[in-house]
Amino acid sequence: MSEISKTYSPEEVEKKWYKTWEEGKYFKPRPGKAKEGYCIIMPPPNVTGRLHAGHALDITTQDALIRFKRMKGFEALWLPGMDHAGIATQNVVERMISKEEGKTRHDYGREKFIEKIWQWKEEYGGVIAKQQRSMGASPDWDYSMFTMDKEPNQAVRKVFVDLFNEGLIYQSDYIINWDPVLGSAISDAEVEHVEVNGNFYHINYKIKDSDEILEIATTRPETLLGDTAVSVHPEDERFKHLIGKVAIVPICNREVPILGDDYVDIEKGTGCLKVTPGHDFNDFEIGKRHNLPIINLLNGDGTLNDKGLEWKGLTSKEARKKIVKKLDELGQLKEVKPHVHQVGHGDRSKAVIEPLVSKQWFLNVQDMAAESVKAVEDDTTKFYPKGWENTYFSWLREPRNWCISRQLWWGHQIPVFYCGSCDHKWADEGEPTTCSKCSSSEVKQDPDVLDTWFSSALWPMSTLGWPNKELMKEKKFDTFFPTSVLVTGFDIIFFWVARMMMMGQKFTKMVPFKKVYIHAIVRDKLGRKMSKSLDNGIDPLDMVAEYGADAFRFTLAAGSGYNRGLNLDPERIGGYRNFINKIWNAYRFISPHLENAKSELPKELDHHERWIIGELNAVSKVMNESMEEFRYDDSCSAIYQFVYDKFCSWFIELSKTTLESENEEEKIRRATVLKYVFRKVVALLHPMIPFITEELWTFLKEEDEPLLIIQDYPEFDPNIDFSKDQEMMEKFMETVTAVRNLRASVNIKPKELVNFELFADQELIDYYKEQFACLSDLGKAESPKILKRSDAKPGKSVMKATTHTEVFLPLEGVIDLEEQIKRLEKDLAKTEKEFSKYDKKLNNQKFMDNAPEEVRAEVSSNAEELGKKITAINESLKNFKS
RNA sequence: GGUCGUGUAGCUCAGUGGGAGAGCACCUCGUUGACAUCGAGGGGGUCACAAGUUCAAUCCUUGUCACGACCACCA
Repeated sequence: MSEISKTYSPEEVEKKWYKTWEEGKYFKPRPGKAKEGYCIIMPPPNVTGRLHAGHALDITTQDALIRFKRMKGFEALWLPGMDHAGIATQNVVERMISKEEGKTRHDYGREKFIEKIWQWKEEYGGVIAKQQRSMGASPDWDYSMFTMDKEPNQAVRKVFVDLFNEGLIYQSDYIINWDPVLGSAISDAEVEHVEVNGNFYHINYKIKDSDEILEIATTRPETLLGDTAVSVHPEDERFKHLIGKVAIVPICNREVPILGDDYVDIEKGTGCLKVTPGHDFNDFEIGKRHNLPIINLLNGDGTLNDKGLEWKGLTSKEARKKIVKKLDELGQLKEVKPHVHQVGHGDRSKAVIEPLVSKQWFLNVQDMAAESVKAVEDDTTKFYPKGWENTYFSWLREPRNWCISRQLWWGHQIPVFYCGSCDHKWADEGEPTTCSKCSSSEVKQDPDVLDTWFSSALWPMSTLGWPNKELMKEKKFDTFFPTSVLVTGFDIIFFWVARMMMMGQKFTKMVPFKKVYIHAIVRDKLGRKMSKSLDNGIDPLDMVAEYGADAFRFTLAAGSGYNRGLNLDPERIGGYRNFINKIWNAYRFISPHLENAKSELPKELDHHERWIIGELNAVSKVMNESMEEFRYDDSCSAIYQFVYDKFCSWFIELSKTTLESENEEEKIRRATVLKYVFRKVVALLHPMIPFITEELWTFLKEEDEPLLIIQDYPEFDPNIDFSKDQEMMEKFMETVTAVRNLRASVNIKPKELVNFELFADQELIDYYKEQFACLSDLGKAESPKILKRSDAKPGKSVMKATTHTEVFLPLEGVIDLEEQIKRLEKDLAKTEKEFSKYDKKLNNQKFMDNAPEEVRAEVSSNAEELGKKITAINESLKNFKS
């Protein structure tokens, strides 16, 4: 088997297997022994997107799950897709035509522009789907869908029309978040509040027929042109006598009422509030309560309109300066105080959001939200980690109606139609050309498109064919819905998770997913967010090229559990690359012996074989349980330890003698066990590191066995009980370690043979004698002596005690006595400290009275064992010193 | 302002009402025998601080400090 290279080279292996899997349709769901569907809907990345570290984590966690379930015999479907990302995509194409042709979208016109976007999508979009393959993602690509495809569009129309007819979708003049850069309304969820250093402008408002003055503090003085009232708290002793009088708005000299309203906070600002219902959410509410007129000051691009007087055409930021100056000139600017406050910005455009009143489409989510809260409260849908429920609840318990219309071109156009001749307005799933009431052909569709998240909210349903009955059958809706788990980041719990829940429940009467696993956000090794400005981004494709996809995946999985952040350090990937290579080389060691191996595990096993089988069984249990709970960190550390420490460092080392012995029967049996365990190991590891395990499987599988990707996942066997072997093996390893420790302490070369002496109780003496060959081998000894504790200790020697065995290493040369005494004394002090902890407890009557029996038993047995160790060290020290 | 979370080894982070852990980094020794992407060893922590509950607290409770994320109507 000399053709196996000394180091594992991922590149060709990854290409080869991905091709084999994909072409062999191995990612297709196939009914298995679990007789149950298992489905994960992939959060669709933006069509403009490129693979980043967050996606890599997305892929790793979902792919590990789907591979795990596939091997467990579930009919497993991982459903991929792509999001049309309304604003982002429109921006990309607008920039392109501006750069290449010097044109705007208006030069194209709506229809042509949309065609242009589709062209762009075909040509450049969806690079990410190719990149996902390099991570080893195993979704069923045949299920792939784009949010602007015909099927999702049909779902969008159906849902819209139903909600419209039910009166839940309505059009209203309401105060909304206006993004002046996009020239569109956006939803509350899309507004980010950013801390900004601004000013408090204190402005004096005159009062009609009075010498009194009301001092008002505001951060947005330019909005005073839209003031239609001034308000104070009705109980405010300072001002309540003014309620009912008339204030005069500076500059425009509008006469407005002075109101009393509970909303006003006496402590805040000057305790006196200017009311601008057209441009402030709260003022809008106050305005409604008091029937105030609404004045709109702004154009769609954020500049002032006619109501802006001489400042018409300026942006609000520019106008602010000039108006403040004007106020100063008028002597009505009392003072300007620096003020730090939170200002809403568009999460896409980063522009300052201008609240304004506009006619938009809204979805009334009140009842739906209540249902979705209930589903999580009663665990129909469970969050992992559970804490994220709070985030979900906080959004849904006080929901605000969702502004769903956007003044963009790229997206699902709102299926509402207007008749030009009879004013009829209706929602329609089709493309009506005549009015449904008067049959006039003057029909126009609403120009707005829907919020991207509207179609995303239907994603688990629409990708599985809903609402088309035939398609649903074809796509096995009933098998896969409700889907098993949604894997995503916490940043889109409101945007996406909550809305899918609402829509899913509303239209299917079912939750769209049974579990929600919220994974960490990937950050750099210092815990900072990856960003272009910091240039600390980690490109997954680079990592795959440098370390291999498996190493990268294992690193991400090992860092994933219930944590919020995953700090990714490329050095760690290097560490796990070594682990991958270790597995490769473990196989290289085993491979020459495989031809002797039988395919069935023999009934009679020796001690070490029972031990490794017992350990394998234990790790299988951990793997199965932790994967079920999304504790990838536990899975990874368990299998890493098993492979590295137990299997490689001990079992393979112990096997070397056996495999080279003359005893054919033993050799065959050991080869069989090695093969058996290794087969299980690659299966256990496959969900995390699919490529190398599939490659190694070709050498380990029987001829008629299929690929590893659809092999059975190793299960825990409760009937296996090799605990006695495991217990003895622990002691064996401790003793060998003690020998190595002693050798190191006197600088004996690893190859040099020594003769150590072990002193123990009868049971261990028998055991050591049985393990004589292995002890000699791993301790590099000619013929170690195994003696009773009471037997005479060697004279010139170094020693180390464990709780069960005293290890002596007799030496002929010069011993640095001082150093050995120091070493023993240190060990003694440590052991005594530990002992005293237990001893104190045993002498504490209260402990003896109150602690449970098993705790007392453990403490006293620990004390006893440590006592033995202390006695042994003391004796030795006495000898050394004399 | 509200909510949630975090504080454990140099770094990144697990963990448990009863013996402080891992990986990486570091130090020493070694290595043409599966693996230099390796081996054998080693050093290193007042488990943020304080009080309380308990026979027993790193773990539970309360408070303090520090940090972070998210939410919240820009007076």
